[in-house]
Amino acid sequence: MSKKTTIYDLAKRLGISPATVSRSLNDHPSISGKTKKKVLEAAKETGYRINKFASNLSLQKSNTIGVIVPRLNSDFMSTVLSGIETIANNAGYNLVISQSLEQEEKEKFNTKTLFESGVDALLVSLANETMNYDHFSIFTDRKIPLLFFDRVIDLPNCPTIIIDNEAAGYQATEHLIQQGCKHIIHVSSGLNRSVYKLRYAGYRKALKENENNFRERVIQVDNFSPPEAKKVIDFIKTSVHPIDGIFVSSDSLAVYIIKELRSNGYQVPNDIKVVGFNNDPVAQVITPELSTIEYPGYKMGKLAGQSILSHLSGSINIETADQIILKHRLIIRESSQK
Amino acid sequence: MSKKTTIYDLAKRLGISPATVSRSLNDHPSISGKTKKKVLEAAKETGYRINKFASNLSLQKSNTIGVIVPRLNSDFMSTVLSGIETIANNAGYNLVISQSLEQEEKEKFNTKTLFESGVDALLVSLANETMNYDHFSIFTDRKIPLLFFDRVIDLPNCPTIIIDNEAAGYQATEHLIQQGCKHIIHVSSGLNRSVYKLRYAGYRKALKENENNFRERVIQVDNFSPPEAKKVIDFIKTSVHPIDGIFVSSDSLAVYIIKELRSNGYQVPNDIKVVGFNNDPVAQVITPELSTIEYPGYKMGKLAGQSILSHLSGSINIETADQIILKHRLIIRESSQK
DNA sequence: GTAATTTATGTAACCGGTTGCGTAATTGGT
DNA sequence: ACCAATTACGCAACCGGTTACATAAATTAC
Repeated sequence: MSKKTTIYDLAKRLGISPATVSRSLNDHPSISGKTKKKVLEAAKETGYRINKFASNLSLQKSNTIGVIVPRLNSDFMSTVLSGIETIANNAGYNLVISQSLEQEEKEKFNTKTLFESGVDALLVSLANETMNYDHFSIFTDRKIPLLFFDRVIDLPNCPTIIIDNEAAGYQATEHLIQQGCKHIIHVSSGLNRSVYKLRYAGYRKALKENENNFRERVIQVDNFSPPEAKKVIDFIKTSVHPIDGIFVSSDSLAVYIIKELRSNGYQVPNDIKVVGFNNDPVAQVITPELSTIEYPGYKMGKLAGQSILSHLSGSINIETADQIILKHRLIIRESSQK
Repeated sequence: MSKKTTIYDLAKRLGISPATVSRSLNDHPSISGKTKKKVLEAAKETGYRINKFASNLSLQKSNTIGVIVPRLNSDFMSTVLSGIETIANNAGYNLVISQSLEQEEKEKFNTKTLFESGVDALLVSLANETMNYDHFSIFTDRKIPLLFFDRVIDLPNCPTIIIDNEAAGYQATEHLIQQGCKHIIHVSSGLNRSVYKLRYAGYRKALKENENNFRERVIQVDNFSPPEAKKVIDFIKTSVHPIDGIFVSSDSLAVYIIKELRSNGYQVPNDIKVVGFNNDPVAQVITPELSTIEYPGYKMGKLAGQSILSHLSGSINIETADQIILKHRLIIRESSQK
């Protein structure tokens, strides 16, 4: 009971070889039915448990998938993770999850750690800070499946799962324009990450196309925490042109901006219209309810999991890098309607 | 570059034994400085990486901690996980995270999987469904550290980390009473989990002590998702006594109840006062802002991590089961003030 | 009834580190 | 220069499965 039994114990007990025990436990075709039964019974009786350490060493695989995310405690990320976990768990894979906390150094460290711990594949959503991608070469060099989701970078043979951020940014801005906004600002963070850069590009495109002399203006925040809302309000208060529209790259920040606007005497949506991003739960809790871009986190997670699993099972040619673009959707609520 | 080098390769290359290489890499005291240097250099040159599979097998430890949570995508849980991850990662441990989705079967399966995958310790927050705890005996039998947090159960030698839910429930209810509420209901889920049972007990205690003939009434919901709010509203609308106070075991549900109340013509807090639980971000986003119990998730995660690490390092006597009770705090906001 | 197959099991090497024990090499003391 | 005490390193077993290959047993074929 307290002592662990090995296949050698079982072999001795049954007077057969460890190889036969191993094959029986793995339901190998060349073992007779009765022997298998005997082994299974003995295994049950003795409380035998496979030693994955030994199995992993022998098979050179861990049935484990590594994940690196910027942070665990964001509604979007935890939803994606939930999707990944569901798929992975169902397929018998464990998930080793670590967070980079937006730091390049931590991301590097985690990449190395996960590599050494022998994950069979790695899923990554990049840190804002990360500018160099060499740390992923230990995976790509050895053809270990590597996939990026949401915060992606284009590396050879690495699938990516994203939404069309540029189109989303365009639609959000276009919507504000159609609602009559003349001076729309964009609030974003870390423009070196493509997600944000593309939303910004979409914003600019929409402004350009609508031959107004709107001046584009990005307020870059350090992160999407509540205090950053103040920076936006400060800008608005001191702006020469009266700001009447805000496209924020994050719902969580958007709601704080709305609160801050209201406490500064601005009416939303009358004075200023706001569109967020993500469709976080808070979007439907704030008054007025927040217009936003629906971002299919759970689906993204499931697809990321499925994609990497099919790579692992070899049913997809690893050399064929693919890109999956999920549908997003502009959800119009009160915060942006005239 | 593409071929992995082993300590045997290094040994051959340097004309020394694998044992010396191993000891050098582990900075063993009985190896001379020059040899160590030689080995380290050769390791760098050849791009040597330790094979954790082999190391784990030999050492019978994985530097991995398993975690089972009801679900990943809840603000509270992901915050706890973030705390655990920070501590674990810092100490060189990986985190294998899985979710039970509130199902006893999945919890059992995950427990078994994590055991077999050789985690050095297990952290668990129980599923609502779970009624039987035998599946944890594989851990307790073999003295593998097992710790419960938040949704706990008292098992021999298993530390727990919680808050004083009864006191919190008491305070929340008492506060409502002091604000003049005469008919307070409690909204909760799965009363077989101690967290919820204790909050309920606190609620009852507060009612009893205030010698009114308040009748206690629990509305039990299946989960804390938005649709469940309707059940609560239905009860309130058909109640003989006019309900004027609600203590909800979850902020996320509380905000939907408030929204639903408002759209049914009730004024919060004038007609009905509401207190939630958790201090989720939504609590400050809803209008009126939600009074709630602050629940220190990040700290809970960090403590869970630290506690289990000290068990692993042996600095705490494993036989001494401890219980850590974190401080909670009633945060009074608009939703409950007269 | 014997050879040709097919089926069932055993042998032994391998996966790549780790470590107790023994020995050779170096240092130190006098 | 000689013996003792350190110090540095090698040998070999071990961790527990997995699997190619060999071999023995059971079937089938003629």
